[in-house]
Amino acid sequence: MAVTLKDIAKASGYSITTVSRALAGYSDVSEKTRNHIKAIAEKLGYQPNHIARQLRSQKTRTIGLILPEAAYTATDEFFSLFMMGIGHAASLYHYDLLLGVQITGDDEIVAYQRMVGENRVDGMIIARTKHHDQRVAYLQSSQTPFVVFGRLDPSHPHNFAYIDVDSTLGIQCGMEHLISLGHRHIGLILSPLEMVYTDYRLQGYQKGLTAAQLPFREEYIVVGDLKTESGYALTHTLLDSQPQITAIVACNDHMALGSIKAAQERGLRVGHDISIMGYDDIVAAAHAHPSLTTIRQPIFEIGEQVAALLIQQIEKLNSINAQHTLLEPTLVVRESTGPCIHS
Amino acid sequence: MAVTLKDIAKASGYSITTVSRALAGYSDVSEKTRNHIKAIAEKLGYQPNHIARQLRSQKTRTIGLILPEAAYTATDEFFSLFMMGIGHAASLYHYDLLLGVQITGDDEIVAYQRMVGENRVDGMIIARTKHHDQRVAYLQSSQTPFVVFGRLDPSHPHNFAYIDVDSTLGIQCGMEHLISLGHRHIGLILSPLEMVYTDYRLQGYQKGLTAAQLPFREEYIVVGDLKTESGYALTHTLLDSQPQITAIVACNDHMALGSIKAAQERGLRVGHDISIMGYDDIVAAAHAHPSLTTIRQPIFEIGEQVAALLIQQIEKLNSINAQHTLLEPTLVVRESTGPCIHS
DNA sequence: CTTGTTTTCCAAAACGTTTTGGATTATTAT
DNA sequence: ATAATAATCCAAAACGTTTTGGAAAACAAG
Repeated sequence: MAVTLKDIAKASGYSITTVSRALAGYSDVSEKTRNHIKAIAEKLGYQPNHIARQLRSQKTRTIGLILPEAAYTATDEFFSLFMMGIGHAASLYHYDLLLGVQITGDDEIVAYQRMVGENRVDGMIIARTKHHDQRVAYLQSSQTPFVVFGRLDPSHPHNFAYIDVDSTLGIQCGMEHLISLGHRHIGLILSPLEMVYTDYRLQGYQKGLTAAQLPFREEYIVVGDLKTESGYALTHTLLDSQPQITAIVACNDHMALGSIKAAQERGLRVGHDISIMGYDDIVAAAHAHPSLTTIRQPIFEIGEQVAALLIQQIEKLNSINAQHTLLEPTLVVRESTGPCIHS
Repeated sequence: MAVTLKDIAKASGYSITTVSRALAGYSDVSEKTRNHIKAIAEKLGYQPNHIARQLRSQKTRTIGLILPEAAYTATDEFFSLFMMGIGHAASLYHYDLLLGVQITGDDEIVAYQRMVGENRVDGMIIARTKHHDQRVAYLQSSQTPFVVFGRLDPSHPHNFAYIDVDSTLGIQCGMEHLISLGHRHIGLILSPLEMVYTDYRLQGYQKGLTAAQLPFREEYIVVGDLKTESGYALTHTLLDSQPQITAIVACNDHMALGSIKAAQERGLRVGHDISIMGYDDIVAAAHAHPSLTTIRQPIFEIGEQVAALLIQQIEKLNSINAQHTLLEPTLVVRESTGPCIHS
């Protein structure tokens, strides 16, 4: 059986209270007894029972993260890195990370209710915001501390803490890069419309066009589902109907890789006859042939920051609890983009 | 404030005991009162306090997994998938997954003591066993249920549950494939020697040679650190000193990708002038140029199985608590291996 | 009308900790 | 020596649940 305060109390002759206070470092226990008690605790191999502590203190020192179903049906580098960043920061603050997964068929919010409502965690982290995100609404109504990676529509009030990467800027940089290479007809393979970041990326596309005084053509835009196959199929669709396109921006690397495959099937030399860029800089991007020009977001570090922010909020260390941070992504130029041969 | 049994008791006029037993479905409470109590619980939005339950029942319904430092300094598909498999199975059993990370500088075992000794979890999962694995020894001494993905040296007693992939068989299949393509001089880039699976893979290499009556040459073997750079450097080393080598087996895909790069730098056409194969089938393997022949292990499914096994062990559902499962990996043939041009 | 049985309920203890509000003893000041 | 102060200590309550071991009420059998 595990050693408890009671055992130490019995072994030392002091009360449970004194043992507790001795180990906790209170000043109302003499150095002599403290050392005595500490020695016995050490000898017996005492380790505090975290559950009892949680119950008494009404704090779990645990933060929660729910993995959406999509994250584990597909290999998802994003969630993997994000989670590791969170775990790393959490452990520096001596917090635990409780991981939930969304079960097929369950309402998304069920997993959150389990974590929050049943007192498993002190706060939650959410990512990949959707329009009218249920999770934000639920967490706000339940008064649970939470930090978001991502934003809502600009029209919603952002009275909560978030960290986001400026994906408008990211796509805009990519557009500048392509335009500077001479491309004038640039296709866009969007991420699903329910994702909030899709809006911001579309904005980046538009801003990029506007800055170069190029017209916005709706027919250059298609909507994908983030998977390789989708990028592959949509590239064929796009190039079939709009053959004048010389460059394609995909909203994630997986779709960009599919896009490369489609272009190559059409006999196009990617990086020469057509330029393709992705978003995320996954591991495979560097190993693709040609290697993929893309936009990198420091996901691990964002995870760390999000966790740190949440813990500060839980412990009320920062008075502002609706802190907003917007990070800049970086353009990684590789071989899949090159000068426009038609210019 | 959260609604407790006390609140329901007060609101319904029954005692806390009866409320508890009504909600738990005991037969010693009449249907009428049960319905009454359930209605009130529903109305008040009662959710049981998991911490109090844990304390009272002395069970956490939580399993723990510690990510080694290496897993988050490098993007690690293995741990990501493994963890998601675990999380998925755990949630089907209504268990939680608590994630720890090993902090730089801390002894490996500290994170385990925290989880187990401080009662955070009912059982642990460990992976990537090393020789004389401290973790196995600790968990056995602390009487904690645990399941291992991987084995120890064959010489050690395996009086604990594990699931492993037969990597001897995996490498052996790879060797057969290469030998059937005519290769006679096959280099091996090993994983670090402290990893137990390295032994099994080396055995597969030897078995493959023996089966084809080829001599074992120590000078065809080099030891890498699993990173791309290491595969790159060691391939140069190997081909500098043993130019007769026409095929290389790397113990993971990252090293194999480095190996491809090195070979290409030497003007070799991978898949023609030289054959290279990896192990793991990471996402990038399919996107490499040439695409990488490799050995696939169903990591997500293994995670699921390991978790299910652990939970059964925790709940003493299976009498045998040292169940052993050895799964077969599958060879995925792609472009990086081809007929030996020297044969 | 007893007696025995079944149904329905509940007070109290327990899980291991922290905190509250003193109580006791030792020390210092007068 | 006495009063005031400081230094140590501790009993009891609390966190929210489950379980134990009955008690009371309702019902059935004799």
